[in-house]
Amino acid sequence: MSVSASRNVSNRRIVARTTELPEQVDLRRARGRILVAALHLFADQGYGGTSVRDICGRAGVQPTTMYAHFPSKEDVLAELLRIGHEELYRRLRSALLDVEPDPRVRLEALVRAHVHSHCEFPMLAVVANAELHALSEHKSESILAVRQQSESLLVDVLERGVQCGQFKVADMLLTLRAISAIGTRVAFWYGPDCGRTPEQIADTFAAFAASIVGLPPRSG
Amino acid sequence: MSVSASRNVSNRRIVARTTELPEQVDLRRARGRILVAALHLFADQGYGGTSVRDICGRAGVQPTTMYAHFPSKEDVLAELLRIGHEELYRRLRSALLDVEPDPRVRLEALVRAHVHSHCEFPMLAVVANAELHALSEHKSESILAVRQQSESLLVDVLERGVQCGQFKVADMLLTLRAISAIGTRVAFWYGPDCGRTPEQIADTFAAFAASIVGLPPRSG
DNA sequence: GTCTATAGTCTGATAGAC
DNA sequence: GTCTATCAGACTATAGAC
Repeated sequence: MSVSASRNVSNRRIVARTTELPEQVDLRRARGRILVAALHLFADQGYGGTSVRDICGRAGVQPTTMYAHFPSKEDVLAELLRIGHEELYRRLRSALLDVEPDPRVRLEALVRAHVHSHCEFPMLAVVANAELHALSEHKSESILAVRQQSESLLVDVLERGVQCGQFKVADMLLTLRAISAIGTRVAFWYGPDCGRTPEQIADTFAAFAASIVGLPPRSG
Repeated sequence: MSVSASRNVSNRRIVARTTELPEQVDLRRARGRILVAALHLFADQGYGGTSVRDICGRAGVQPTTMYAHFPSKEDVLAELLRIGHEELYRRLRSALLDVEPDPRVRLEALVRAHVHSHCEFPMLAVVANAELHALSEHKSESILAVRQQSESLLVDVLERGVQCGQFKVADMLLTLRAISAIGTRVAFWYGPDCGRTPEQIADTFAAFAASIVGLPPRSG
């Protein structure tokens, strides 16, 4: 597939249409339908651009039903952000448990898990990244803590690689920001029609991360 | 400066407070004050989270005055998006004109210009990247065309580097997405207190881009 | 160009029946 | 848990004076 054919020429900020939620959410029940509807609309239109009636209309319930499950519209967002951040952290940590303690292998595992998570749950990732600001400071505290934990996983791997003399990292913060950015943006442009499988993207971006920390390309 | 000390632990989606606009905007006139006020608020709260009263209150004018200068709130956003996208394109193209036609030099020049533009006008970049979806499809057409032009500058440099045998690019789209992502995200985390100058960030990220396309580190 | 005042609609959230 | 009906306030945008 050519480059231009798969470039996003719409003004939508997310390409994918996948609305699935990672946790066991019963779509036959009102709570689950509300969460999925809100996820879709927040990803598409933003929190401020989505009304309670929009959410309830899409979920097929009345506003009263939403308020029976969530104290406010803001709490619906908070729940989505919690699910999104915790799912990513769970996957990143799990990826590290699955592999040997070699820094290169661990770096690649983190990047691959990041990519796979964002390809599988793009809307959740977009909302997590683009709508956190809509939450009050108090309600965002616990979510920010999870984000910090996820970031620390990458920092730890980078620092270990430097200690071993395996990585060349001149600036830890900038290296962290660059590698995170590559993975984060996947959620915004990935779609089933982009011509690449999540596996291919994960492979490629893991190699990019390795090259950023000064590793030579893998043979083969 | 340590990594943790400069990591953003607030839920704000932009760290910087710089609201300057690149074009000659007269802040003594209502139109300019409205644009700057809207830029600040859209960056902070999003388009949907900002009311006309918010904008006018911050600009020190009445809503009627805003409607004398712009047909609607949406047109204020459209003007900011136009300014932001055109300024970035202007800088990217200008960066290419300033350097010799060597692919490595041109790739580094593009990344450096991207970084500098986002450090200088972070709010404009955040709004351009995060609020385009709030625009109607019709009004976003011309803006998307400018974005496509900017992207094409990078694609052309990458393709030239591959033709010369200087770059190793296995997947053009993924390389484009990765290098763009690194620069784009700068607008969200850069602040004067991050402990790095725009020059340092530009140097580092230009080197990352070079390593992504398979170039060896510059000597020295 | 800027103001006061307001139209008409939509907003988040709630009362109370079942 | 879900409904109908509705509150009080905020919303975008406009009318008309100066």
